[in-house]
Amino acid sequence: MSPRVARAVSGVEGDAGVALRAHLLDIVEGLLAERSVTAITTRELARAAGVSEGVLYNYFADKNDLVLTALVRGFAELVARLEAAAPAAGEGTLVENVVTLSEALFALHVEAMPVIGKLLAEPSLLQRFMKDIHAQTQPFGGKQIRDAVLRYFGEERRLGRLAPQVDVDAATDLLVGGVALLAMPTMMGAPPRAAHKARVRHFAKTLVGGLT
Amino acid sequence: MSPRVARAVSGVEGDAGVALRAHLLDIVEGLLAERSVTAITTRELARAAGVSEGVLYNYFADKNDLVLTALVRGFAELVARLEAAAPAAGEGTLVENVVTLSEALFALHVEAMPVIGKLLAEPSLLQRFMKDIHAQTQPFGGKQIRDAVLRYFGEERRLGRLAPQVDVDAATDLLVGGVALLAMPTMMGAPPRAAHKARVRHFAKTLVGGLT
Amino acid sequence: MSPRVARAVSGVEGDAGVALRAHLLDIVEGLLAERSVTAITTRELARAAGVSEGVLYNYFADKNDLVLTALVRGFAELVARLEAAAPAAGEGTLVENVVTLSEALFALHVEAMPVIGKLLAEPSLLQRFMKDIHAQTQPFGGKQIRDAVLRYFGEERRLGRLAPQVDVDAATDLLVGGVALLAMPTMMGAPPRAAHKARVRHFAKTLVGGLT
Amino acid sequence: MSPRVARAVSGVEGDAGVALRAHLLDIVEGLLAERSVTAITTRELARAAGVSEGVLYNYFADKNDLVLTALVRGFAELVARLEAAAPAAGEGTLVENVVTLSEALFALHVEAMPVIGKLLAEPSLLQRFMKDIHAQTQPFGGKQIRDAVLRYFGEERRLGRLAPQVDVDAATDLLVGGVALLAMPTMMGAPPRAAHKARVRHFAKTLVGGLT
DNA sequence: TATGAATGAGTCTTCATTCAT
DNA sequence: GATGAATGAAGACTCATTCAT
Repeated sequence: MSPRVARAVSGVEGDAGVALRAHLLDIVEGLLAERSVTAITTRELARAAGVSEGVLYNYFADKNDLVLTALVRGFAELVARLEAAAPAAGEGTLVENVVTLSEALFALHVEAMPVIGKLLAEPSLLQRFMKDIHAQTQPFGGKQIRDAVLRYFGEERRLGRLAPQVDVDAATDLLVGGVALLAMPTMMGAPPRAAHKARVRHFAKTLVGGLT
Repeated sequence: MSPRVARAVSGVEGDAGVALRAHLLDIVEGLLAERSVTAITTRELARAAGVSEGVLYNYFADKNDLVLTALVRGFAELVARLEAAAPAAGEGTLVENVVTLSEALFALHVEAMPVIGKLLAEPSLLQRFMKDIHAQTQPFGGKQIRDAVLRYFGEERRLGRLAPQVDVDAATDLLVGGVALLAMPTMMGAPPRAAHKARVRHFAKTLVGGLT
Repeated sequence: MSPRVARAVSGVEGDAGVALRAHLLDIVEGLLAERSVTAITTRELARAAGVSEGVLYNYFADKNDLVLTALVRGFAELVARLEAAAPAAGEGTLVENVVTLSEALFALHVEAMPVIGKLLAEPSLLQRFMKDIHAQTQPFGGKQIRDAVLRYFGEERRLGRLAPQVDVDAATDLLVGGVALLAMPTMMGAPPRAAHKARVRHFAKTLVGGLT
Repeated sequence: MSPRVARAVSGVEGDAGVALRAHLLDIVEGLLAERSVTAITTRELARAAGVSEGVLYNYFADKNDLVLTALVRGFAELVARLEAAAPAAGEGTLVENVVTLSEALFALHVEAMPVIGKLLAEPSLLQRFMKDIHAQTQPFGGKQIRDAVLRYFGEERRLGRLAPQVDVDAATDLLVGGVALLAMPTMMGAPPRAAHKARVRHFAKTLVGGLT
């Protein structure tokens, strides 16, 4: 009845096709951590996945489709994690909350950087990625990331813990941007340094307290 | 007597070799404004430069070397422009100066974004670029950009116009990062919107005044 | 008990295997009417037939074997039809009979042309086709078609309605060839034009009457 | 000044590029005599031509362009040869002339058959070929071949050596078609048999004298 | 015996690099 | 030194065939 099952997923429970599709995405995700998109050849991919060269076309329209799907999937996971980690407005101190938010943002960016980098490489991919992510024009921090931060600041202002004249948009951009900047090095494969984590905390204080 | 001179620089004064080398860099810079690195073929490059395909190897190790050199050269120009535009500490008001600095940073990033994007695409290029720029790990804002901002804040603090406890490092990262974030869309070809320029000014105020 | 039956022939009477074999031939015949041999993929064939990709190998050696069998089968049908339509020697007038013969030949060729075309495309197929048709070397008009015409002329000569010195071989070739030529355009998908049918009649008269 | 010259044409006089282009066409023509179009791979072609795989793209848009050009070139040569061999109307006897014409036609078809066959295989090629040959719908005998015969018969009729009521169109089709039929076997690689050449002469007589 | 996913050899094409002129 | 055609190593993708279920 059922046709042959690929070696690579022969021992897996459930629908073999679903498993193989996921397996391919996993493998691509792994490869993307070290290679650029164009540097991943279908041959290497097949070898790494332990399957034949042709399978990829049984589950994806083409190589780009596979890569893009992996990228989107990975990005969605990261954003979900950020939303779960965002502090509740009105509880704890403002500084503590912003520190928490900054740290979550930093963790997110450290992981997202490689994804972003790959995307920027391939304009065609970027186009389709943006459509899927429906963040019109914000590769870094994407719309959803930015919105999570903006929401927190907005609520704090509504609760009166932030002065009414505070520009929450500007605050959001400063925080997200600053964190992104700090995370940049990891895009090049550098390990996130302890010093960076410390600096993230200073953001909160500087942003909350201002320069004057 | 003297060796043959390429058509494209036949009318130019001085050392023909130097002129051709510069000519190639100019052409590549132009092409990079519209294409990704891998999308520039040596054939197109030669045609655009009005020279033969082979010459490039007389002045550069390979295509990547040529592209990288163009990228580094372009980047250096941008940084020099920023340094010239940076306000003098101690003069004018703090907010005005930070606004000026922000605007200069924004202008810089809008121009630098395409360069950055190209770089991120090709990990191998990025590696070498960073080495040449000797900012070990900061693609955006590079070390030199960051230093220009850091220097300004440092001097203001030394002059007493910034409280001693102000974390100038954090302030620098917030500002540079926020501006970079705003400039992001232009990396994808979106035109810098007027709204963005306005938001840049809010950065200064928010950063100087703080959230509280 | 009995082995599994393919969906596509599940409701058919008699031997399921025989039915499936015939079904495959029918489908291929249909596809050949619109596609070239190489343009028919086993996947499309399977989909069109409503069966799996693998079954074909249970009834035929390979894809070529299936296609060839379909071609031979279709050709045999056409020839049978011609033999039924051939006029009886000795009855009616000579010109009328040759007109009838020409028209039958034309109808035959119009239908045969696509088949011929497919065959000419694939030398390997042609080789095997010729062997099966045991007309060693006559793709057009094949041996059997030619024989049907030759037989008619031969009998007319035996009956004295054709002069003894008439070269029936030459007459046969002229007629079959002329008709085939007129049918050629349909090999390329052009619809048989009314003008062609009219011209076919002129053949008979010109051939019977001669140029002088 | 001049760049490298391909091994295959290194000893040839004149423009190396022109020579290589012609060389490729020659090689393809040779391969077409034994293989179908799709059976000629770019790799084999390159090997047969003694050049690298890439050269073909320096002279032709793609493989199809190369093949088509070879086909058209070969066909044009054949037609030119026929036109040169066609007898002058009004001279010699009618039968002799038709014999001469038939023989020339036969020679033409024997050589053209393989070309035709290849063409029928690839609908896309056929389309473009027909456009180039501007014979709307006549693969065999093409418009130009048919016209050469038609012209001869037309002039003979004008000169009064053919009865006014003779249908020159029908006569042309019979002759061209009959010859084409006889030439068919060579499409399959069979050597043109002496018997065929003899039969060609009978065409002339049968056509000129008629059946009655 | 039917199924249909897996297989992988083979295809055309691109393009950075070389090198005879 | 300049030229630009030749080179040939990849690359993405197709598809007839196999085979575990």
